[in-house]
Amino acid sequence: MNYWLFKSEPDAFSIDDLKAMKGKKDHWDGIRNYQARNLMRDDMKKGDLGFFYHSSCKVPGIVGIVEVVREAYPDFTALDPESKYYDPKASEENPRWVMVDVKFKKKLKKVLSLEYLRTVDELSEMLLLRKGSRLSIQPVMESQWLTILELSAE
DNA sequence: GCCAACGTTGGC
DNA sequence: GCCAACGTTGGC
Repeated sequence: MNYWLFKSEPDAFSIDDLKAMKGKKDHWDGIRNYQARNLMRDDMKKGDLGFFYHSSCKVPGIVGIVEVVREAYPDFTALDPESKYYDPKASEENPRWVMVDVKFKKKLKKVLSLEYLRTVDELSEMLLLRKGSRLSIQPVMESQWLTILELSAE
């Protein structure tokens, strides 16, 4: 069982958009970074849980929890010339990019903002909080996961 | 909108 | 395989 953090720009896709799908699975497409791809392809398992993080917005932070319901498979948006995620180097034989399916688990009662998370001692090692950290799929340590769950319950 | 920090591309 | 140039991310 692994824990993750999924970044999304709420203007493009927010926790409310996922919630509105009422538990229906959604594919997490558009990941175009090798490190993030490899994490999804190699380490992300069905049943894993992840934080839903809002980036590039007024109050960046953790806003909810999702569950991985399908392991990595080819990201078909890479093959679609109409898609903004189209990659001419991807093909049926060599899809290059993968995606997973997730479903909505819960929305936190309050946003755990990036600003706030930075003040929590137990999270000082968290990848998200490192300078220059841009990875859109991040592994989260179990201790960090539990700490954040506790903070979200307060 | 700025810009630091990364990641990727492509010429050599 | 190096590295300059370019593109992107994402906080502020």
